[in-house]
Amino acid sequence: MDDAISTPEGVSSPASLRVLQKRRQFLALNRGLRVPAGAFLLQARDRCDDDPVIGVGFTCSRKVGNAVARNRAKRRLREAARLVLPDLGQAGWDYALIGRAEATAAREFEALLDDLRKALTKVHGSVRTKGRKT
RNA sequence: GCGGGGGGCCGGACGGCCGCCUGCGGGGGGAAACCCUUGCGGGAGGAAAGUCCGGACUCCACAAAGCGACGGUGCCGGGUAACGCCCGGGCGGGGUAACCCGACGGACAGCGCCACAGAGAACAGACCGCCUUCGCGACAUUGCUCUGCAAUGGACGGGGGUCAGGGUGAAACGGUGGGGUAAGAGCCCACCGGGGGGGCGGCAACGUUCCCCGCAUGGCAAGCCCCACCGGGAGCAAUGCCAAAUAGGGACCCCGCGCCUUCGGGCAUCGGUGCUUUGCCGAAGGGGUCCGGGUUGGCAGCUGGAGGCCGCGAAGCGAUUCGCGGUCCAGAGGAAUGGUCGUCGAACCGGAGCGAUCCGGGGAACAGAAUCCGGCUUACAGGCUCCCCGCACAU
RNA sequence: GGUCCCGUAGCUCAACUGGAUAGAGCAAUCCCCUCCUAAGGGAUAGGUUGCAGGUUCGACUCCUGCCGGGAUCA
Repeated sequence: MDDAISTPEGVSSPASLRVLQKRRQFLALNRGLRVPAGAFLLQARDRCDDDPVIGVGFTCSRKVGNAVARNRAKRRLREAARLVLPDLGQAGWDYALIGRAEATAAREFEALLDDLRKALTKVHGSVRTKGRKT
């Protein structure tokens, strides 16, 4: 409870995650940033509201494969987001991880985590300094 | 031992840590909504798939009879909630056999089609050939009474008989053998095949037997069609409720509503199911109330059901049914089963060995519930188990 | 998730009631014309008719099962 009050400012302190479920949330993300992250694609966008939670969604289209391949790709992305986003994600932002055909399921899990970390620093390294300082 | 056929079952296992979805409960905060925390339980498949059939369920439509249209099924009997599924039987085909396969009603109800080739293709036909006859009688042979005559054969042309043979074709109007004939032909006979009728067995499909008929009447119905049987339409994104938002349409109520009226009703017009008949309902102008197109969110439907699974008993050849006991086993809604580590591990690869096997590597097929059931079909690494058939060897 | 529709040369379309060589335009290749290119003319090649079975003498066409693509419904 003490954490919940003290976190909204910090970038690296743990924040709560929430899964995106509505179509309009994904449509909004399509207008945000889009960064390739090795085995997948990362979309990120500042929600511009007062809620400090981090939103995260997962997309795997039919290009990824059949239902088994799509589910497997989403599970690995979900696990990666669970491990990385509370530390490196920024409060008040939404993220979407988009699976790719062969790579998302085949990549080593540690490499998958690195992909996500690099992509996040790429997003916030450029945008945050510009947006927040002025 | 080798090869083959049929049925049933499994389809990676165990554990640690960190997570996800969901049911029930405890504790704390809060007026409540809700939030935080914590305990116990459950959490993908044999196909969850394709959406090809059949239902449950929901909404819409619905007066009855007759006729018609459309779609489906198609040997017979049984099972089932139902089926195009399953079981048993029949018939046909394949296999030495176990066993497997089959859209398997009707082509004397009718219409249509059968290209090319071929003489002829649907109550067919005469090309070659065979036989016969006629004409001119070339020509050949033989005989004689020898410039010739006669007999036989016969090129060529015409008429007739014939469908056995050749050839064409997917298919040529029963097949084989014999008799018969001018040559032939069910022309006649035997057997096979076919048709009709009777008897017997069977619920039936059908089988069997006797008698009669020499027996002209293809193939296609997954062409139209006929016969028998079945079927109202749509689908959980159905449907119901709540909230936000509001047009040109819709619903309900009141008055009025063609003519006559004894106020019960009668007679008209128009519209309403594919058509007809009978019947029923609605409509004509004005006012009021409510809903509403498109977009978006929440709740219900939502998992307890012709239930599944396990065990026992009974009926039946079997599908299946009946009885008893136990048990409950996913319920999401951008959609839950994952990540990682350890032990064991099939296929496969390399090496050693005559071999059983051993050592090292390797790391698990097809595939993910979306309202729920019964089937079918399709995909599938590998494994377990039961029964049966053939061959070889031994006893 | 449900429902419906469509697959023919590289592309856009034909092919009768099932009847034999699956045809046309554009594109492609080669040649002619031109100083060169375009246009024009001539010739050529290109097809398991989405795949696999079945019915039929014969299938692009009829039937069944798969595969791929598209549309639509709250």
